[in-house]
Amino acid sequence: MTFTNIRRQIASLKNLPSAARQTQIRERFAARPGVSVSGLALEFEVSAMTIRRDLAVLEDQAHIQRTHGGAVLTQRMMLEFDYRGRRENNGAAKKAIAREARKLVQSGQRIILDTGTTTLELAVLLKDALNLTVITPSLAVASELQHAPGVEVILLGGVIRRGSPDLTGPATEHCLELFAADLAFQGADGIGLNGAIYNSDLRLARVDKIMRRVATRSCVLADHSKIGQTALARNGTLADVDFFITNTAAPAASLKRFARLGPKIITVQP
Amino acid sequence: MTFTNIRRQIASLKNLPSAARQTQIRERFAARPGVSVSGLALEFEVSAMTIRRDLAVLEDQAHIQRTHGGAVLTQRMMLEFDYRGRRENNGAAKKAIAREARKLVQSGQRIILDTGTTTLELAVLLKDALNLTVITPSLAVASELQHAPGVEVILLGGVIRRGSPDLTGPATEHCLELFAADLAFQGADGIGLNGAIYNSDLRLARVDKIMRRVATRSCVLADHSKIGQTALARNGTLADVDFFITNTAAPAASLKRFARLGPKIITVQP
DNA sequence: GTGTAAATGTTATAATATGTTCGTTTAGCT
DNA sequence: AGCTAAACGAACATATTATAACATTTACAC
Repeated sequence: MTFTNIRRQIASLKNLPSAARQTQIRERFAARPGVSVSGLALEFEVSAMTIRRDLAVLEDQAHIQRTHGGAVLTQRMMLEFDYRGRRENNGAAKKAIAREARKLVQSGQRIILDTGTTTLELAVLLKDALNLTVITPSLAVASELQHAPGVEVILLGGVIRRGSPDLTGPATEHCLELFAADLAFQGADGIGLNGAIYNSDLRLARVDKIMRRVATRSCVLADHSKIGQTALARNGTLADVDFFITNTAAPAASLKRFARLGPKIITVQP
Repeated sequence: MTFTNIRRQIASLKNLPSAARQTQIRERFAARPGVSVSGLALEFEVSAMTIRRDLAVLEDQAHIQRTHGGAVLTQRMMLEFDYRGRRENNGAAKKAIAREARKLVQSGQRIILDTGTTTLELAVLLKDALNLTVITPSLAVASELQHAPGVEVILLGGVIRRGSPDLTGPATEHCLELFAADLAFQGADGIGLNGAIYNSDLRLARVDKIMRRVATRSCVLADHSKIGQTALARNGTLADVDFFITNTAAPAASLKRFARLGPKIITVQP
């Protein structure tokens, strides 16, 4: 393919994968209150049927409402909380760890979900839970679960960290003290070789400590890359938690040492 | 290999090492909302399978999501709420009222912003405030002010009402008790002719009552259409507030009666 | 060179997306 | 209301893409 052809593709929005096309359709609503099937078909150079199917998908996600000849925005408010584009590593391991953590959750429980990418993956898996109460300082978790019919979301109060979709500070700590939960899930920015648990933010560390106190049992989720790392603030040790879930790439020697501290160690294949 | 050969290779995007190709792919997202496997395979002159493997790697470490035919960016996270029904009436009046309310706010203050469309307009005007602390149960207000450099946002905790972008419940009430503020701004769903203030939600009414208690002074914002309306829950009367801001379309007789209750009445031209 | 590991290509099969046709429904018009 | 042209959606046919398993090439150390 020549360079000119590539440029033309970029400009003409041709040959986009379907999900990208659907995103583009959504963005059309920013400028106009409604879109037309025929117009979009011309613009993306696909058949009208394809556009209809795209609109059906978007309607299913409750973003838009179909009309004859096109679609309009549903009356809804979209709140954007941007988050710093931290690069996520070991996405597959985190997903696997979250799947294992999901098994610890039972209907009717009240659970605490900490801030973090791994706990966010767990939130995704909890969407179909029944009669669950989720207490969280993370706007991302709240966002993920807000439409889950079987889940009541309680957002902890607190200061919104700039550039980060979560709440911290003394208010969060006080607010957390109001609750009692069956199970707390926490991430970590580092797990020392002696079992110390580290956060990169002092305020998060304080919150994590309280989480464990108000929850009957607690569970730390961390992929193998965290083991041996330290960070700014130590919020406790693995001796304080009931479960530690990591992936099998974690060094066996460390896991043995951790097990002696008390928590049940669970490893998953990434 | 000669330097010239290397240059030619780079220019044609052929024979790139995998990491370099993946970086190139990431840069494609700057220009396009999504990439296609087939397009990239042609462009880099590698097989589609290689591109798929590249995308799998990128999915693990960057913020992209694989789709059929390619991948899309997954950068933004948004909280979406069903926009609870009623289209906004008297938008101009609400904006004017908010402009007047803005004048009551001074640098360095801690203020409480209630849930509601009028208070949300006020939040928009507070974006350029300096050294301000805003305490609110409204996710919409928090979203609006999260990037304001001179404003610290404290979100009250609580249950996320399904389809409503705000927090209520006992947790919100407890959380609110932790604070003291200089000034509270509240909306209202109705103002009785005798000065009673009404909310359409019982839990919101309880929260509003506490807001006035923890704030030194309070201010009710309501356009003229609310006067003479009643709603489910009475949260107090205008005798409890310090300012009442409405638009000039409000009946003069009612305003006179309200003034006798104590609050300073401010009217604005819509 | 030779061995080894990583990267890439190939193939077969399953899954998904798209286009087309056609009978039915809808919106807009007189 | 009744008419008409457009739009819809179901069903099928076709084309594209994904995945896994295996074969091949490349890169690099020795």
